[in-house]
Amino acid sequence: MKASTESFFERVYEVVCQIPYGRVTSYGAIANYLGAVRSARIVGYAMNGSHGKDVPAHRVVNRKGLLTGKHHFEGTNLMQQLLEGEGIKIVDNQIQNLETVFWNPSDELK
DNA sequence: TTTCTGACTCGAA
DNA sequence: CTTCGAGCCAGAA
Repeated sequence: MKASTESFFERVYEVVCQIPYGRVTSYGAIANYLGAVRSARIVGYAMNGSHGKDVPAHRVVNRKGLLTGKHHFEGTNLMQQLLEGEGIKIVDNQIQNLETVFWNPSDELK
């Protein structure tokens, strides 16, 4: 396993791929897990390159549970439908019961 | 090479 | 209460 050899993106992809079904996480949570709480933007930017990969970017939202990146998905509510398909309630592009479906990598993966 | 932007977050006024 | 600014890293022009 290469660690420092891989880019910041690869680490983000791994964490996102480890998100369990019916759960979501935030960019900051991933960044925090990677040790860069201030690099939350990079996580979001990394998702921009997640297209064509097995990275469930639809499970990643901002810390408010708002689907900020839904505009990057096909259609206008694809991201919402994907999350709803996992049992996650979304209203006005915002995840409901965020505390319930929130998945913290730093707490689960450690 | 430099400069800018970005699917973010936090702190301060 | 709301609004604004700064910081982080990486890729593209």
